[in-house]
Parts: sequence; structure tokens; C-alpha cells
Amino acid sequence: MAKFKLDETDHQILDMLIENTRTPFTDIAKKLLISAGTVHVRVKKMEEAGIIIGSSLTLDYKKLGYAFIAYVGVFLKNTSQTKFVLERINEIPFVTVAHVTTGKFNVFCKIRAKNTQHAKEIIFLLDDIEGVYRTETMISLEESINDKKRLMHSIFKEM
Amino acid sequence: MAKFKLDETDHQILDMLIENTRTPFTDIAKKLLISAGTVHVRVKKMEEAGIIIGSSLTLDYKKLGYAFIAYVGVFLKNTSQTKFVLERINEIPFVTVAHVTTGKFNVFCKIRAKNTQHAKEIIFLLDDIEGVYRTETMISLEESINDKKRLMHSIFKEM
DNA sequence: GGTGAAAGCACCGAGTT
DNA sequence: AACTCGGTGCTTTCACC
Repeated sequence: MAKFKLDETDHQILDMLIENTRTPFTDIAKKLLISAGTVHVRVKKMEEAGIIIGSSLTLDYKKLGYAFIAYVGVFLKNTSQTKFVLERINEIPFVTVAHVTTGKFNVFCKIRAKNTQHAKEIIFLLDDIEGVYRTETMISLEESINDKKRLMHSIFKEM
Repeated sequence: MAKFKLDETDHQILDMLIENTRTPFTDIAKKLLISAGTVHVRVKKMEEAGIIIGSSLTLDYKKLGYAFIAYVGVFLKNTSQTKFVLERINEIPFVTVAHVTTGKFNVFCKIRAKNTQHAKEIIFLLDDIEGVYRTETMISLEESINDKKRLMHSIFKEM
């Protein structure tokens, strides 16, 4: 998991692909004044190095009827059950991400649901997992996602 | 923000593109026994409808030297300052997402940092925002991201 | 709303500098 | 490591169903 060396050209390629995965390599090449072949080789190298893990679509879950987001803190009866509980949590499709954490909670997860009723059902599923002592829910009233590009620029500045 | 009607074919197209945005339309067409032109038209329609917002690369931040994830709960002096504070928070590049929440915290955010030292600096930036009373940090020891496909399947089942 | 063919490009590997 | 170039194959449009 070592820090990987990327140069300015790699940064700019990632920059364009982060905004739109399907940006033609020829467009990137034109902008960076290099050949499309070079873009191709560099992307391939970053894929082989595991820097680029994959690509995914960003969907509007609100439009799909899933506007409800909440974070659920999970308290365990016994921390030795962490692994087991984490596995059970990951079987629930509406849990988008789960963390083992220090601090207040043992496990901490994000859920995406249709509405409060649906969220309640999901939280009940969490509560029902063996080893879960209790849960604490925080409902998101508003989500603001920071620009991925901005984070990358900050990372690049330090490389 | 109405619920949008997608048919089985759309589901399967999204299914393949979620796994890999660059899946050739010809491959999708072959698998679904339709023409590549049809795949193209359907994807375009989903883009125009705003279901597909965009596409992005998944990067390995660990390999880039950013292995540290934490969630920070923010308490405000006064909830009327929420909007202002949220704007300031979003100016910090290492904050990847911020939420206005009900429950324990007023605002809740996720940060990505190089290490504990770096995380401390970011949390100090949060503490320094005018209107922030105090913060509470939960450090992620392990992140497990649920399969995006699994959520989509659950959503599709109900459409 | 779908098709199939055709034109236009992009991808990607080979060979070169 | 990057370039050019050419074969292969993908995308996108369009007339037609």
C-alpha cells in the first residue's frame, strides 16, 4: 500500500477522467499536447498499479425514489463480535457503507432508503443482528458532496 | 424529483455500466440480445432524464497515501449558522461529504487524510470555523463498501 | 421503440526513435 | 518513455420497420 509516484501528466489525465470516464483519449491527448497512445499507456499503467480500481456511474437516487439518507451508529454487546456483525450488516443492500470505528460507536454505517418507514425497517434489521446491543440514528436533512476533483488537486500538490 | 420508470432492459444496462462505465455498448447489446444502437439510445435517455448524473473513476486512495478516514460530528453554537458553516466546511478539500443532520450532531462529515497528524490539522480547520462550538471525531479502523449493484437490484425489484 | 448498416472515430499494439 | 501508424472494433446516426 505504498505511496505511488504520479507525474503532472498523470494528474491531468485522472483529472479529466474523474469528471467523465468516457472522455475520449484523443481529447485528453489534444489538451495535454501528447499522443493518444501515450494517454492509453499511462491509463493502463495506473490500472495495473491499482491506482485506478474501476469506474462507476453516478445515479440520482432521489429520482429513483430513494431520497432518504441516514447514518446509524451501532453499539455491540461485545467487541469480539465485530467481524460477525459487520458481515451481517453488509448483507443488507440498503447499507451503502459500514465502518469499524473508534469513539462513541463500535460500528458505523450509512443507509439509503425510500422514506422514514423504509428506514425504520432497515434499522430494525440492524437491531435484530445477533450481538447488536443498540443503535443510534442520525437522519440526513441535506447532503453536500464535495468535488472529487478538489480532493485530487490537494493530493497532487503534495506528490 | 419524481420516481422514474425504467424497464428491465434499462436495469440490465445500468447493471453492466455500474460495474464498469467503459463496458462497450456492443457487449451490452450482445448480452441483452438487442442492437448497440438501442443501448445507445437508452443510455442517452437516462442521461437526459437525469437518472445517470455522470461517471467517475474509483481510485485507491490508500495507494495515493491517503489511508485515513474519519467521521466528524459538528456541534454549532446556533443552528441558524448551519448554512454558513456548511459552506465553510465544503471549502476544505479533505472533507469528502457533509450532511446536515437531526440527532446528536448539527452537521456531520467524512474526512479523508494522510494520517492522524494530517487529520488533526483538518479537524482544527473545522473547529476554527466561526459558529462551530465543538466537534467529535470517530476514526474508521476499517471501511467496507457494499456492492452498488446489490442496492440497485433491490431498487429495481420494487419498480 | 426497435433494427441494421455504414461512416466516423477511438482504441491499442507494434515497431521506431 | 513517447511517437506514429494501421488494423480492429466501438459509437453514433439514419432510413426503415
